[in-house]
Amino acid sequence: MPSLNEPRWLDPDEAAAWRGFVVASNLLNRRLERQLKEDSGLSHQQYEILVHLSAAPGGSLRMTELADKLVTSKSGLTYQVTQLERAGLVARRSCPSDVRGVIAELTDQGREALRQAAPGHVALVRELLIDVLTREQLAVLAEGLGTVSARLRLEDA
Amino acid sequence: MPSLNEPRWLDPDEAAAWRGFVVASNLLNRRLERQLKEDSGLSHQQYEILVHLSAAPGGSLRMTELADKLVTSKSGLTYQVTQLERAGLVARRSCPSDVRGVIAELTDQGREALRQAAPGHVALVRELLIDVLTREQLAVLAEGLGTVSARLRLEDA
DNA sequence: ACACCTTCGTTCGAATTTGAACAACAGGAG
DNA sequence: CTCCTGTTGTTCAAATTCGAACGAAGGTGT
Repeated sequence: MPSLNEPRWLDPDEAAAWRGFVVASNLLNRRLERQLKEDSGLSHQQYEILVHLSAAPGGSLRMTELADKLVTSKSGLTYQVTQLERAGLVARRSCPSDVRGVIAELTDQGREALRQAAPGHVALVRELLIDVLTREQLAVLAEGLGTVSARLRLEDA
Repeated sequence: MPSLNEPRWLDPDEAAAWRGFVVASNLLNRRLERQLKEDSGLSHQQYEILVHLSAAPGGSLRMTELADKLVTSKSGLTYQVTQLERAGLVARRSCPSDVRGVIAELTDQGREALRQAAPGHVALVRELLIDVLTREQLAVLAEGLGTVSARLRLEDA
């Protein structure tokens, strides 16, 4: 019988799920990174910044909100926004309601860059993940990982 | 009706699955990284190196095999193995059957480090992912992401 | 108005990652 | 044996990431 001090190791099914998650995540990131960089000169992170800004009202978000959505550190975001600003895809504005605040805003050029990069990216996500799975698998993935994410978000706060 | 030139965008369900995957992956990595570093002084990558070596016959693997299992670049592995070697957890040997080959081998100290780090890591993986999902969700995850990984592996070769 | 604690975004140094270039070797076709 | 092509692991410069420390400002209770 299992010792009370001994941790509960992962059984084969659990290990397969965990390993599958880690491996798929790494492989996907590598592949998408390569495609985006070659095809649009953008990193995945930069692409996601453009996506979130584009989806936000006014094409703009405060730095902290953006960092939350991206699941990245504040300093990491500062760096990437600076890069995008140099490239002319994003502009920094000051926040009216908070002197400390900085608002990142998508420029017209940024919108254009996103419009140009999106099709290839989405097509690859489809080819590598979405179209490989059945409708049921996708639903389970969405719900399960949604729960996982929600729990993790709570722990931060 | 949808244009033939227009890419097939992700519908809400598909987008939810994709976003859930990206967010959960990032949050999990962040959390595990923090726990491992604080608790054992190891990065997730270093921990995984120890795990794969430990699981291999003789506690040793060639650099390239290891890089494949880890889904990382060759140069990245060289760096990390050097770090682990300095820490005394891994040793480099030359490969008998191939003069170019380098074999990374787990030291006794490395085994001990893994034995000490594993329980906390596994417990957190359980708490954040495994125990949050049902048995069915885990099964779907394992099979679906297994397929995705397999496909991605093939593309590399 | 005052102190107190939190939040905001940036800066800094250290650690890590990557792809390209490289030298050395393996393996097979001729 | 001799080319020729592919592999192996490392080095290198460049890019990116993170956490801690920071100055500046918000917000609250008294």
